[in-house]
Amino acid sequence: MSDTLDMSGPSSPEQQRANRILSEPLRRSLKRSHPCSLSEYLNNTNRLSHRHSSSSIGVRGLLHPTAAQHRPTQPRQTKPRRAHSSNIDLWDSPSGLHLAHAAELLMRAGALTLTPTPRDQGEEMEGGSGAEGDSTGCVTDFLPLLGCSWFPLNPGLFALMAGGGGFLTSGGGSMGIAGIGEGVEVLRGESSSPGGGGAGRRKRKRCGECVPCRRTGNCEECSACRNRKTGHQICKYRKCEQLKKKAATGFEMVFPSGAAFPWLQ
DNA sequence: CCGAACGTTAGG
DNA sequence: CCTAACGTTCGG
Repeated sequence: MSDTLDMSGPSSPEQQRANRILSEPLRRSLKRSHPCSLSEYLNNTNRLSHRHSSSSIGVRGLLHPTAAQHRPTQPRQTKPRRAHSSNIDLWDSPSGLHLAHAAELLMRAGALTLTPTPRDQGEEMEGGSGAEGDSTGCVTDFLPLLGCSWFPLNPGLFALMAGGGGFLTSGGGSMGIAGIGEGVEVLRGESSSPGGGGAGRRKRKRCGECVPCRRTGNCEECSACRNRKTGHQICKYRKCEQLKKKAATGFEMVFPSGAAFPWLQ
């Protein structure tokens, strides 16, 4: 009577399933961490700087993409099925697009001067390829690039870009910017416009760490499971907590001090 | 506002 | 090519 007490047991079949599912191993695909796109960015940037040895058109050309790059504000359909990978593609990446926009804004404001120095082209980013790793490394890796004379991005802009791509804030985003100014408004408007947000439409990935992500096997009973054929959705109990939140397209976080750019003060 | 359906992307 | 699943749209 008392020794085999089942501790009130799972109060519902759902909990039973949950317990069973939780004991299952993590899926292989989730164990593989999402590659840090910034490392790719750095590598690509090096390659770009070689290819576009004629300096200024490198960035300028990218800032004014071809018609194919400019996704029309049409609702749907006309979009090419798959964006083929190319060098220019990195500017269409979640972070890259913002980078391009940010750079253009700076150019318009006269803050960005495209004056590459021989040092920029000759100096390989050895440190970048060697020190890449976790997201923290990405930040430090990126600093040499920021420091180069033709791309005077400040940390604020960097965080601004990262917010759009989300690769810096994926862990819960403890840092962000609010009230940057007109520039941000422009960026926000373009990147989050429904249907037309190229970078914003890129799929996010499951964090692989939250409880739902760690589950394997579908419940086969929730609406998502039942409508798998038409719904194309993952089981409700496996839906990543991060993905449940709305994609971070804006920059809503504020520093505790309330300052938009603490580092500028 | 919520859920279903659909389009699309991404990995195998 | 196939499957899984995210993002967006639409209807209730």
